[in-house]
Amino acid sequence: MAPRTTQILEAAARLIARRGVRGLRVEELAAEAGVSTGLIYYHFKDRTGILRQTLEFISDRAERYTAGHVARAEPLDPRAELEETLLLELQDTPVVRENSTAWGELRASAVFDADLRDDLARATLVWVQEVAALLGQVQPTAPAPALAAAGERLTAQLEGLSMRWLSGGLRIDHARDLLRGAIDAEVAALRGD
Amino acid sequence: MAPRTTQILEAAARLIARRGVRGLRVEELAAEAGVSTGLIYYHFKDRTGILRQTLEFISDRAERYTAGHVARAEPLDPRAELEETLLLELQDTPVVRENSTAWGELRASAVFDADLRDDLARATLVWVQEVAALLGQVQPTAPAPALAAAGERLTAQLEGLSMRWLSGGLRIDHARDLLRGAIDAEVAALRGD
DNA sequence: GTCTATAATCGGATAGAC
DNA sequence: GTCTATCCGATTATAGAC
Repeated sequence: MAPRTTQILEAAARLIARRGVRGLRVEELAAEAGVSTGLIYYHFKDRTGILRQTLEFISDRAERYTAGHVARAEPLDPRAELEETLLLELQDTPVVRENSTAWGELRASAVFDADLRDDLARATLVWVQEVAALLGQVQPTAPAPALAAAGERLTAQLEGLSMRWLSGGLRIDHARDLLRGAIDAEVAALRGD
Repeated sequence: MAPRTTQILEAAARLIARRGVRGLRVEELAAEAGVSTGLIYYHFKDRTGILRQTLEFISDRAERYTAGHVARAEPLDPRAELEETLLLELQDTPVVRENSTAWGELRASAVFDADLRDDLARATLVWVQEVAALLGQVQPTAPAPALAAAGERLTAQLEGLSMRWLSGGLRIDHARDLLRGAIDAEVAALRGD
């Protein structure tokens, strides 16, 4: 991909995280990317095209981000590794907030845009499987389908809590506590199986 | 509430579910409701006011159909009651789909629109407390804070699963199975406390 | 490829008649 | 209470120079 295109998409992702899909202004995007509006329209067909490519870009980047974390492979015990992986997404730092916000926008946009769904589903699957694998290290005797289901639940739980946090309904510390509680409950249920 | 207001709010809920909050145009709302744009502004302060009242309308309506199921002929045991209340929101029927879609949109919009947050938080709290109360009937010995936390988790879990369903990442039957599993895990954890 | 300047459109909001 | 007509600022999108 052309460097200019990437530069604009990165700026668009930042802006979507800050203002939302609805709040993205082409002129503001140009300023954020350090180019002119004319150039935006040279590289993209129209505003919808920008949006579509940016949302694809966000879901691609999410895959890389998750993969990078796995490759880091620190010698934590499985349970701590699981907890850290999930709690990583519930931190009030600029980068996490931006990623989570953009991800939420992507998820919400996909409800009305079928073209986005495949990418989103793929990125979600990678994430679910990573969590399921970590759960498998915590409870090696648990059957695979139970691990898969717990992975789906915990990631969906995290998305739900994240949205409440971002929409101002939950303070971050409380959201983290709640997520820890959910992990406890799921791990206990896998042990009970 | 004035019949005209209700008529407009019903149209707004339909439109939000169909096009998203982002796609709601006052002119289109007028057409959908069968009135003029001028009348919309007679009944509502501005576009945000429409959104805010639609949010209230949607959560009231959700309560109403929840309450409707409570008033069934044969009273269910608390556990079944809890499960049915939550699963009610995960059904592929027009009215539930419309409500869930609109709710998801408003949640996502609140991330960028502070004006929506208070109402959203209030509506969420009512819901969380209702679920906590049902949990309290299932596990009367559980301490109140544990019930509150479980209520917050289960409702956030449901929102997360609902978004995945609506964005095409999860089939409805599977989403329902996952939610049942989450209820099992939470109830078991409360028993263990 | 990139910019500046500007045309064209969109959409929220209001005025005023009935 | 309700409508028609319209205003006007905000944004998208294009033209044309470099």
